[in-house]
Amino acid sequence: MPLDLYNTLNRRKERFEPLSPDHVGMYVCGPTVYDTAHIGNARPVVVFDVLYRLLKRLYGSVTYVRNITDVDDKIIDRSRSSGESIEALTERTTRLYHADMGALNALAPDIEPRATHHIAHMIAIIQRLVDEGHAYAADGHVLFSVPSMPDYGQLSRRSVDELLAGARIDVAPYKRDPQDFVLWKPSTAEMPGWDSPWGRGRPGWHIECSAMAKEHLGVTFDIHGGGLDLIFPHHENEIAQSRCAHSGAPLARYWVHNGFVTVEGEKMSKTLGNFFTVHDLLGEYPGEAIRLTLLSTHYRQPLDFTRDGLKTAKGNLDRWYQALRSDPVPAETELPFAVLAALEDDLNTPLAITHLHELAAAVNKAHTPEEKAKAKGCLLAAGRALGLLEQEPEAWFRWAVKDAALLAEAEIEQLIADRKAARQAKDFAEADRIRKHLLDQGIVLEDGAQGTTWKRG
RNA sequence: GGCGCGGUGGCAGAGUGGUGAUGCAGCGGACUGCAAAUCCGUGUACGUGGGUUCGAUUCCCGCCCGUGCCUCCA
Repeated sequence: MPLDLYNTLNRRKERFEPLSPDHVGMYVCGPTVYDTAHIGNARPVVVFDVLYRLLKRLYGSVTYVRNITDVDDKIIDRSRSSGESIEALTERTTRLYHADMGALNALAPDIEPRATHHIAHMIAIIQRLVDEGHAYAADGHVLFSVPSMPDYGQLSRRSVDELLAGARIDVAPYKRDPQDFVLWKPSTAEMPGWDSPWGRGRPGWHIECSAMAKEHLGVTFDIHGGGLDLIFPHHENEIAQSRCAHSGAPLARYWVHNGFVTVEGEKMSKTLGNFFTVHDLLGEYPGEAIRLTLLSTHYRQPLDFTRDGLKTAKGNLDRWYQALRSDPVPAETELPFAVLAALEDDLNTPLAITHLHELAAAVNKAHTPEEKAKAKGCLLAAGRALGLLEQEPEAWFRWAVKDAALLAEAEIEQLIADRKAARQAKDFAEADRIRKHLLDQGIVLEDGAQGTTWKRG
């Protein structure tokens, strides 16, 4: 079962071959915990969750590492402006992040290292870089010397000259070269800081990932993922640090990047007021609908996140759960080949989703109970491969918008019974009145061969 | 200025050198007391100008339009 992945390093789809035939190591850049996760933060989480599930299926053993950046100037700034302590802020934000991503059915990574727990490892790498002549101390900072690495810029395909031509760099006076970037910077007394050979300070952004990846996955590992925007400078600098500290050994063999998210055609921004947080969206739509929306576009394509898209995704899930509803109870079967093939082709989730539609149609068209059960099992397996259809169908149809005034289920059942009696007495006006009454409260009735079922619209 | 990505039917969104996915929306039909759900049928597409080819939406070149990154934004 070959897996092909688009490797940013070579800008083409490549056959994936792990370093070890029965184990895969994957590192994905995680959140800086200073604010609530927005829909753009959720895309890589969901995309790499699908990849994680697929890798586990194909190789059995996977070590998935996703870090928590809990030391950063944005955190310091936020703490200062809000008055909340850094520790409380990062703890609270991390908890919320876990809850939000869990609601999107994202599995927890195997290891979730925190930057503040790896300061010693960062210092060790920096020391090594200084010793090897790839970094230098200046004015309380330690900087990586970009000119010391002849093939710097391979991932982002930028030459040193091009970078200089960009010329939007605000050159700090202590830099030997404008491209040099910070590995360590000094902290004032009230800032978080750690003792180091260069004085009390804190790490630069890029070094965190180098240290945590090395610690948990080794010098060279299989897959490194993240958002497209991280290619430069973050991943480029990560590669520079790690390779120069490890005698030139490659960092990751496959670099996988997801595309950006826009909202209703606009780039997300707080001034435009189109900043959707996952937490808020979860009050309006089930997590699986948000997840499906994120998977409905290929991961490398730009994704325009819209309310219409959410509505469509919710409708698709209604259709699939409807197919799974009622007897016979589905039992997950083997993953249908077409779905597996779609996922193995560079994670073609939109194509996999079309197969889910076909599988749902097969359930509805099945003639015998045996056929139906088998078809349901296939649909379920296909959904689960995408991290969808993980709920009981009845629970899905009872989901309600947050804070809605809900009609009690017992009351709904009573009204359905009343309507049944009216229908049996051929009092259709009364039956329709009850149905309308329920519809006005968001309850949709469906009269089937096995009786009347209801769902929240 | 540099590096990069994309333009597919009313909408969303795959894919392919030659039988025009899939879903939503629309239309017609079956089923239903009427609906809903489901099933059956149905129309509309590949930014633009060249080139390669027996044949291009698919490969190559130009152009137009949109868009991302260029030191800490996923």
